Amino acid sequence: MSERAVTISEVARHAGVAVSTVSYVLSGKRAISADTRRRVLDSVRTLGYHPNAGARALASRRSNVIALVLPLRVGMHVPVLMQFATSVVTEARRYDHDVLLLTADEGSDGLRRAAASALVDGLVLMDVELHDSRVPLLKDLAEPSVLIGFPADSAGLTCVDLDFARAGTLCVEHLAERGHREIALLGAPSVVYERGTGFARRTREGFAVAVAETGLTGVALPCEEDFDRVCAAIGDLLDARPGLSGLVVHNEAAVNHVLGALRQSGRRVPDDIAVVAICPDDIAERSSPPLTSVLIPAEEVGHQAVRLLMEKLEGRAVPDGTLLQPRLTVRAST
Amino acid sequence: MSERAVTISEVARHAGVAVSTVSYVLSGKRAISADTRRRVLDSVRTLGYHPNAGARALASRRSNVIALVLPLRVGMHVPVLMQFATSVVTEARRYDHDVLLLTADEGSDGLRRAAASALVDGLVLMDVELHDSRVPLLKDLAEPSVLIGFPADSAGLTCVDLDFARAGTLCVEHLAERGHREIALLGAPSVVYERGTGFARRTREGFAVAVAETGLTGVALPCEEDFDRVCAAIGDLLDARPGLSGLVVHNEAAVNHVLGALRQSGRRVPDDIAVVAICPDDIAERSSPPLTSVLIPAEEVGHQAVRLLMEKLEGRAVPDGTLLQPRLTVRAST
DNA sequence: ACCGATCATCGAAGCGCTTCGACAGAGACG
DNA sequence: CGTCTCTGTCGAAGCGCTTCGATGATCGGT
Repeated sequence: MSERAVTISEVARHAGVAVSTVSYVLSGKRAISADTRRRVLDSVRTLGYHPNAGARALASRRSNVIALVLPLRVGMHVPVLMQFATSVVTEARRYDHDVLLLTADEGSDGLRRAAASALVDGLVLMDVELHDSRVPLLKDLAEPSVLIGFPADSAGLTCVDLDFARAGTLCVEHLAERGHREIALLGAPSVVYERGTGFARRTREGFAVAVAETGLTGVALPCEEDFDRVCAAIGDLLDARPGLSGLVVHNEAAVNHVLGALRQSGRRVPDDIAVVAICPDDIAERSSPPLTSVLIPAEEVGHQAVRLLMEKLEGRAVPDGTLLQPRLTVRAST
Repeated sequence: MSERAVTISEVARHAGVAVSTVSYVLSGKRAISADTRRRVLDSVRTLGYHPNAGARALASRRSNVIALVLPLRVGMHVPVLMQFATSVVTEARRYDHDVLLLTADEGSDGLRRAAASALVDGLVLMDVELHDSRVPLLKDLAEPSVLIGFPADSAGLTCVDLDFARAGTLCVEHLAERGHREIALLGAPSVVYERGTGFARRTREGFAVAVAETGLTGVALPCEEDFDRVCAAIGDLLDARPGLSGLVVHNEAAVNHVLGALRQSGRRVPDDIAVVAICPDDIAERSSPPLTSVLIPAEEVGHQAVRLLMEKLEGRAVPDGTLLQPRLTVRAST
């Protein structure tokens, strides 16, 4: 156990300057002579000084902490969430900020508490639904926020997301180029659509539009995540549409079950049926065969969200909506 | 955007009492008459007062924030991590604390920074390795900490974990009871063993001890997480040990691939080969067939970790090591 | 040699809260 | 009726930092 923490006034005494001078050296907000700066920084290092976060927050009205609000419900694919979370933390550290973890089950109260107590300077919300109860609160809060995902009424909000509609379109176009005429989309579990989660619907819409434009035939179905129901769904689908030769899977948890079901039904991938997934690269690479996939750029989304939030914290204007372009990687499954 | 935040002195004025009285009402640290308390609480509600976190931390030397240090490396099964994380957040909120998210890739510096700046009152570290570089620092820090997992030298530290050795033993005993004589353990990817991660090794040891004690024959193998290598490993294993009839799988990411590989090789579960998994219930339930499994009680581990940390924050003594007992649920796979 | 800029530094006033010691008023007790 | 002990409340002193305005010192321009 170590003793009481070093304070700025001890640093000042040690360096033979005023407290305010130390502060200005550390913040860079006023010009300081090279000589003084060096002396102060030496003292900081010698004494092992770390500014007290509470005092800093109180005096500067900035906590240098942002809130990350994670959804923790069923039907979310957790590894992707985690990628978002880590990229948010990493990027926040680059801006000298820390991340406070809030879970969505505290609801709006949690957000209000964190914001009103000046615990955080800003908020990043993940997995925003089309009709999200937290959205009105957000508009009301003094603290800036960035949403990952788009609510129905995004006016006045800053939102970032992968362009899922485009992702759906890309998959269809890729299958069309490969000569497939009859295709299907296996999406999220139906509860996710019912909840009105934006990304699931937008993919489906992109799929539908592209199917129409390319003149293919295609159906979009929800997809549960246990092996037996995936098997059943695939069985029904293949029975109902014997001409089906292409599959788009937008469900990280189910994608391996889909491959298992196809194997079991004797269909070879890609010879009998081609599969494109919308999922992280590591899942696509670990499957057998490795899947042609559209990557969800979790890292970039997180980075962008933090970058936008920092801009807003500096008082700069930022675009309302940022859509990140998906990229399709061809692997062995198409 | 709302206006400046309400302060305690505005509440005091509104209620017609001194600032300190408001503080005592809110903290309960001194007796306050029922009448005064009511008036103050009314004012708090009317004005929408939220104490400023920075000011509170500065004056009380307590931030009411704990750090959660998450590993974010390969080979960790992320959904389990996430369960830990949410249970930590949930439980911390019960004690009126918030959670600051730190990633292990900032290393010891991150811990030191958060602790030295009084950003956090205490730390919860996840996925501690046998020889973890952060352990010495932790012993040196004034802030109390709790580890999830056991390092080699846990003297003076507070550690919580599932009793993985017992989990390994349970699986073996279950298979022995079912009459299996020749079994195998498929564990984590080999890189995890090389890193010296405790839980993987402890399971293997529990497995080995139980195999010896029950007089079975058994091998323990690492297990990679892509389908093709799982298939190959299973193929080799079945060739090498034709009498093998029981499998313990301690690898959440690979367990479905294992089932796929068995299906593909024509083995039926449980008729030809029985499978016990050490994994969360939801994975076990979604597999086909649903797996007999030993549950990792992520929620309880997180709760315990926070509870222990809170005890330490109050200055109370706590046990050095807490092992949570695993529970085996029988399903269709054995 | 003088004036106004410019630069580097200082001192002091808070930021909003907790907590300590002080102190009236009310009972209890002899 | 004086003294002692509680109770409930208050005022003020910080907690460690940022930031504003002030103050010398330095310097180029005239």
